[in-house]
Amino acid sequence: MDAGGVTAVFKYDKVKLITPNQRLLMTKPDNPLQNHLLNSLPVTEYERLLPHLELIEMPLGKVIYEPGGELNYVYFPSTCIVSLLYVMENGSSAEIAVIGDDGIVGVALFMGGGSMPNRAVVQSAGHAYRLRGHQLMKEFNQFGVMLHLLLRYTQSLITQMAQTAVCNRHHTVDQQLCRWLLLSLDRLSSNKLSMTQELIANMLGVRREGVTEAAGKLQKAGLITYSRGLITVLDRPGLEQRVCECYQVVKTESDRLLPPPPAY
Amino acid sequence: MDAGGVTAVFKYDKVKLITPNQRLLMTKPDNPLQNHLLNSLPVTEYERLLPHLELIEMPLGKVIYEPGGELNYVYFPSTCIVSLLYVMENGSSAEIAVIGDDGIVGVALFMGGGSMPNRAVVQSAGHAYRLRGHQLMKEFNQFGVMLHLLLRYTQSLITQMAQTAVCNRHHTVDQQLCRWLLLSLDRLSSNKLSMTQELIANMLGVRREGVTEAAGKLQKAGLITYSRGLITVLDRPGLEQRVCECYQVVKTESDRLLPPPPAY
DNA sequence: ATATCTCTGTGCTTTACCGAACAGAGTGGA
DNA sequence: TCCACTCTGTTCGGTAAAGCACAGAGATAT
Repeated sequence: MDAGGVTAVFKYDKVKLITPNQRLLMTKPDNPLQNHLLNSLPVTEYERLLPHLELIEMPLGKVIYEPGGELNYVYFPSTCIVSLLYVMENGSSAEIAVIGDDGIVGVALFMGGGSMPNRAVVQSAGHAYRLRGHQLMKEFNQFGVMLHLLLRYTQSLITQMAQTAVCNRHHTVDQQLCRWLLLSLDRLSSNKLSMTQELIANMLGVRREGVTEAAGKLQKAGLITYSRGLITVLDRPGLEQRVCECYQVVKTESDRLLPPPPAY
Repeated sequence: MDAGGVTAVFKYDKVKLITPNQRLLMTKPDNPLQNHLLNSLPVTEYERLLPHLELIEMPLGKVIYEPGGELNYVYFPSTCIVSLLYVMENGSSAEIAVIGDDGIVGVALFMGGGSMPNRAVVQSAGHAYRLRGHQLMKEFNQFGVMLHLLLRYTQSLITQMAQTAVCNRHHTVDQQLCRWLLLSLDRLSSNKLSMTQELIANMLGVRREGVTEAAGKLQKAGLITYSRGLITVLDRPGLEQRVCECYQVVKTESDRLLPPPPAY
């Protein structure tokens, strides 16, 4: 299952001599090694991990893992977004958290459970760095920077889940759509999202028509344009004005827990 | 703030010679050292921690920590239940997770964040073991059993939060009340819950009247009796039949992650 | 160029829940 | 014993969202 989407393998000798400094100066397409967790590692740890990282393609809809499934690999998204979602017995679903270049897919591995009762699926196509589970654990068990980074990231993930629960309880579809757009936008570096309303509805756990209606309002207000699976955000501040407090809580907390890597 | 509720201090020399084996044979009122995490520790770790544990009273409504507040202490509930809940700007609230004798209050400490953007409040009065934060960290940083136990517990907490999000999205108040009752019951060893409908409403993030109605149905069905803040569960299987899948997901996962301590 | 499919937009009815207002029942204090 | 208070039960609109049905617009294939 995991071998499916591999298209390009990141060659070690190609980047071996690139220092973190140089990396930061590069643009994304030329050097896609853009994952905040990886970039936050000190050089020693970073270079220890590098030979084991594979850059792989993450096509839209690809299932990274299923409930209870084994975690042979973990993924560090760079240009893709991965959703954790729970699919109910009756088929309806709800998003629990979204993971982008700020995080890692597969926290259950180092948390000790090995699996989680939900599904991880690519919500926005792009690339990610794949690492064998046991390689991550080797690094984790050094009880060094990696451990602390991963735990802090997990805490920010916890905050996101908690806030999702709150938001699902108290806020309107309109507000939730804004939150969802902003969270997704933060994890891409673009103002465009390739996403049908149907898919968004699955994420938010609402009807597709509900998304149509909410998106229609945003469109009328001139905040976004929507066209057959492509959302363009025109007025981000406008979205931030309409969103519920949940977005800011999640954002503030993840900024606090995971400050940008030092520009050494 | 933390010093407020202290009524009894667990004296080290009183229990020094009690083996885990003996502990297990004792009944709760005589020996309230009943927290699964603590009991799952090997004797060495257990005895290392023991002198630093204080048994303190946890009165209903006591706030253990506020959003962003410092974690000077962590708490291992024994006979009390603690709710994590988020209080919104407009004053309404929603429960994120519930912690009983299966867990620890204050995971943010060892996860590295130091605080969380939500409140922890005693939902059902009882007792808990209090431990200074730095003592826990000392043990955590041994990178031994304690670390792995705490991380596994945190993962089960994550599952609970995720499922709360799902449940808030898709299930009726009736179902959520059943889930809430069962989760609470599992964390007490009694069929009685001391809890007003008003409080339950705050936890579930619904109106008090909604709880009245849902509880009324359960009462008519003969599953519970309700009287001025005291719920008695008469037919637990009946509740399990009405509850949504969320309860089983959380229960199964926490049983998987935290098997009962070996009966040595 | 035509047929087909996907995606988006709209219009119903029904339902669950909210908000507010109020009544009675049990409890505890003066 | 009476009063005040807390807790529970009930009622009556109002509203957000679900469920269902369908129409049109844009893409894709043959």
